[in-house]
Amino acid sequence: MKARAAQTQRRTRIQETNEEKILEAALEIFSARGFHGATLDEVADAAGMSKPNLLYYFRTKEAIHRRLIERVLDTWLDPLRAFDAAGDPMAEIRSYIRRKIEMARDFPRESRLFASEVLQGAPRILDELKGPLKELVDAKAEVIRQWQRRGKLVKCDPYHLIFSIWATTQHYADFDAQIQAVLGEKNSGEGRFEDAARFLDQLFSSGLKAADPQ
Amino acid sequence: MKARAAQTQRRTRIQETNEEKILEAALEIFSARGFHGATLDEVADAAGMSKPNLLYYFRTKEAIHRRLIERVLDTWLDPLRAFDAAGDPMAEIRSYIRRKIEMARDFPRESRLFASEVLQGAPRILDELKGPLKELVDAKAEVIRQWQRRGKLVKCDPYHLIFSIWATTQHYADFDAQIQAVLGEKNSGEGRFEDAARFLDQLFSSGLKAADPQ
DNA sequence: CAATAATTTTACCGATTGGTAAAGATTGCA
DNA sequence: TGCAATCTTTACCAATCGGTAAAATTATTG
Repeated sequence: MKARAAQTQRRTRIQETNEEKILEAALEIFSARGFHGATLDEVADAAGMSKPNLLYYFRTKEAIHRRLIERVLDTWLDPLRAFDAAGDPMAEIRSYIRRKIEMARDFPRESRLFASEVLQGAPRILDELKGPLKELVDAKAEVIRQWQRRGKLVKCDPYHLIFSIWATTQHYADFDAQIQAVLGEKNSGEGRFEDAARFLDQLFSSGLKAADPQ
Repeated sequence: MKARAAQTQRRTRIQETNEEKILEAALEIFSARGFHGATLDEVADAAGMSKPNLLYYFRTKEAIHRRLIERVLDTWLDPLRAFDAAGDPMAEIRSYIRRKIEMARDFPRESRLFASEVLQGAPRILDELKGPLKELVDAKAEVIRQWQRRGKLVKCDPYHLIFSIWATTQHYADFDAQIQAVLGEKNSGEGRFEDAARFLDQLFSSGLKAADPQ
């Protein structure tokens, strides 16, 4: 017994709160500096503890990162899971876009952490992408195809439709520095997310409702 | 005289070819591992020279990165510069999208290098973004507004229109690992770029042609 | 062909970083 | 209360990394 921390089930309240503090700090640092750019000293400092103490809860830097990105990937896919075949296609899609924009606004660090990982070839989560993610997307693409077969949605590649929604929404978190630079200081509030939501709603609404021009 | 390498005008052919070899190698490594994740030993190795020899041509790691990203940012904006107020709005926009998709296909490393920098807050190029980039986008947004005022294009926020084009096209370079994981091995050729081009053309064509539903 | 300038190699170095050993402090519980 | 388990701190280390000094080599030029 006396198993090392984080191996057996969560035992003490100290463990739970300290692991949470570490993950919160690590999210802050990793998302801002990237995995390699972040140092454990920084993370430990942000978590309000010493580095050896941090390493008491997570044995390696990678272990922190792994736990962090697992959690992010999971919550990140919730909106897509909500995609309902029984619902109205345009309502489902518009609702999905709105949710994703809200997540970009409310959880930009999570988005950037994920983007940073994928950008470098997703070395630590490739299996997750090829497995659970692919299965979920395959299923939802089939839902979209059904809608299209029944004439309830304009025909188009369902995979690239999903990709375009991911791209346009996450862009506002991942490329925030560029967007704020271009829009200038006057737009420094959260207005850009409102404007983005309005624009994307318009683009996808009319873009997917209209008859296929091909 | 005897100025250090790369200070005065390009003198010898050796300098020119070696700097080119270094930049090519650095693009490969930096885009794959990020600035912090890349090491000078790796870059020097990929360039086929020793580290001190590499540092004879670029005094610091940052100097390499700076030169690299300056060049990328410049060529990256060429398609946007080609935006012509005199041309047909939809033709201009569709042509812009096609070019950007081609760049994502042909220059993914450049796209990723840029994305990696912006993702971390663009610490090394914020001035470039707030200056030249913003001015260019401002000018092109005004072109779009003119088209809209003359009834040649559906009304929408021109800035977010540009953002959505950047997002959807660069996504195919930056998130390639995810896209290939989702599409599976059968789609491992370059077909996904063709499919993406077709989808985006359809989305933006009908999405911008249709009457404003608001 | 000297001689001078440009390039490359060899041998290092100080700082940082992820991680460890082990003693000390605290907590939980019988 | 006392003891065992958990948690924290102090002191440290080996490896890596960006960068330098200076000698050795190659190219250029008068």
